[in-house]
Amino acid sequence: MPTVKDVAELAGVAPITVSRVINNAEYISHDTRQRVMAAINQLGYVPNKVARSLRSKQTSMLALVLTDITNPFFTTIARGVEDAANAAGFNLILCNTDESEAKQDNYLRILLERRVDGILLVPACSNLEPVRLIHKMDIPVVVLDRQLPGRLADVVRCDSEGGAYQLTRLLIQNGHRQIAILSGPLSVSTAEDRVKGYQRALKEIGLELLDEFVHYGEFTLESGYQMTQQALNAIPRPTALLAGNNFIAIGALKALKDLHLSVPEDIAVVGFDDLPSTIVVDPILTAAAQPAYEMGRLGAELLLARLAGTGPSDFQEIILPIEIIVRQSSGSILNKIPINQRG
Amino acid sequence: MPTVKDVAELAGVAPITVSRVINNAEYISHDTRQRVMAAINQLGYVPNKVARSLRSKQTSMLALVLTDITNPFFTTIARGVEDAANAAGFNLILCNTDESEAKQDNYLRILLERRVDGILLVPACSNLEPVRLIHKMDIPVVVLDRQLPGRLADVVRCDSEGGAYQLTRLLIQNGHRQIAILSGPLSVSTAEDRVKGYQRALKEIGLELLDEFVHYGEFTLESGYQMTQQALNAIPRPTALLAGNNFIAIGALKALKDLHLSVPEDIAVVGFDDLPSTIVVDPILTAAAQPAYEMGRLGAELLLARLAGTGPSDFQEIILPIEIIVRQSSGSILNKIPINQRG
DNA sequence: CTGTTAGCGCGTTCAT
DNA sequence: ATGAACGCGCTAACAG
Repeated sequence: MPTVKDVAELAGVAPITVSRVINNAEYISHDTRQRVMAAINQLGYVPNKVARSLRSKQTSMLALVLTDITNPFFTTIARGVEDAANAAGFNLILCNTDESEAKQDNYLRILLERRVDGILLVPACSNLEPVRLIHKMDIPVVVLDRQLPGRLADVVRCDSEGGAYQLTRLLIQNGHRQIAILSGPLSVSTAEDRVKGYQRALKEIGLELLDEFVHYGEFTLESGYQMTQQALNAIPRPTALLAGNNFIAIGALKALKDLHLSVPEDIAVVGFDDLPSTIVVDPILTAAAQPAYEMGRLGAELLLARLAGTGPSDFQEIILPIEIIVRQSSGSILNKIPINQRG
Repeated sequence: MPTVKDVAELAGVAPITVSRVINNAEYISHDTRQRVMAAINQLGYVPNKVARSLRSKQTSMLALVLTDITNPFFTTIARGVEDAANAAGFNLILCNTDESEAKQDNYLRILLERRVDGILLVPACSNLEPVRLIHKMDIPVVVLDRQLPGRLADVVRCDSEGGAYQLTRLLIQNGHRQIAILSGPLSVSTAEDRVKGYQRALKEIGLELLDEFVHYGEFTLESGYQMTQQALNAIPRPTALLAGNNFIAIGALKALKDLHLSVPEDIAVVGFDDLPSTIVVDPILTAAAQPAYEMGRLGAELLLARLAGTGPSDFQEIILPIEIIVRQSSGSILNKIPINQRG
């Protein structure tokens, strides 16, 4: 594999001159530039970015640490991050943590070793230690999707509390009073925030907050399925379910289907995260849609701004709005009341 | 940021000794190791992988170049690749080409500069040049999902021709004779192979191959939607559609829905790629499911074996089987014939 | 078991 | 407009 030295010899110049040509430096005579370019082409020289990174102390690499790229929500975030990174001449390292703190710690360690210029992190838990560590190494972090205690990094996330509040309000307006929420792990801020928003809506109209209506599980299909089975055991039985994310919602719908309960006739379902329109033919789920692509893109741009030194001086918390998309699954309970009995 | 030198000074040893401790070399006295470890912890030393890579000439990085991570099929491949890479201590750079040859070339160039140890490539087109270039730089490539002319790299793909053949056979068995295929770009091998498999099945039972039943487009929802509209203009009108990938299938189903045609009553639909069960509540599409995760994992493992020098001597072409999953959408045309008229 | 020397490929610094 | 010397942080090769 040829190096600057080889190119320099062939072109009859010093290595530094080759370096200058590559980096489009000024003050290179047309003639030498031609000769160097010719030598580069002749040898098939490809500059070594590793050496360059060692020297310049920047790798032009960002890392995206998330829980599972298999979730369309995170996939979309990843796409937003990649587009922004690529546009700025940065590459992206992808890391799946599976919500495991151990895997996350392991990855973060590796990323520090690799001297990535910045990290976009969807934290697997609310533990601040990892971020503190990165911070100490002077590598900027942007936290995506979830909150973290303290304020050691920028955060770009959505208004989970508000979204859950609105979803719950919608159910209430549709006549529901027994509403159960199927949320994620307590250690994850979005799971907590969504329960808070749900409770705020209930309190607002004076409804009692029943513990047996609040379920914490995992952000998975299986957990959604199980939580649904449990939720239906409550007395009184809930007439509506609020799913904490897309997988939980799918799990809930599958469980209800297996129990031969129709949505929304027998029970209403609403959930967080809208699935991309590319993968659903006939969406029925009323959902709180988060601007995932924007979140990824904005997060990456904020990170890049920090690297460029053009970022804001203090840490930002950017909270993106959630859009409620109303479909059949939240159907009104009022429909079930015979017309002649309606108020 | 402390370096080996700093650690060495603090521990009162030579830098190389620190290096040896880090790399778990043998022949280090327990005492020295303790002192070095203490110094490392005290300084918060994190080895610099960039410098290490420059010296050792390996980056422990793989790259995954695919068309769009937003497609669940590729997402699943990516997950398989990442798991295998991570298990072997490698990291993964993610690159979306959007089926653009220019973007692909640009990325490949960057990956060469970065001296990634190996590349997993879902080629945007059948042009061999890029692969030839990588090959010349002595960076091993594993081509995923699609074929490429020549034999300059390992290939891990699925039996597209066979899958399309089976899907078409199924439609034929269900009584269909006017079957249209909505495929991807002609420049992509899977699009071509699927048309071939479809044609083989038709020929086998002596059906005429009608050009107006064969549509080439893009592997996108929009293209699937448009091709469906066109396909329905053919005379005779097709009674069944074979979609070349998941997005095309969704587009077809949406188009049919907008035309108020029921599947499978008015028209049958089958397609390539099954959507992950995590994102579909009630799958109806009869599909040729490709083992995407396995493809990614096997591809990465083959690549890693090459890097370890334990790979096979000649280039492999691993063709994974496709599983036909029969659901409602391929419903039998025979159902439409009144019972008393059946044979 | 530990240290010395040197060099991976490039770009900063200073000189001409 | 071009070049020489040096060092980024680490480790292979060779001593001892």
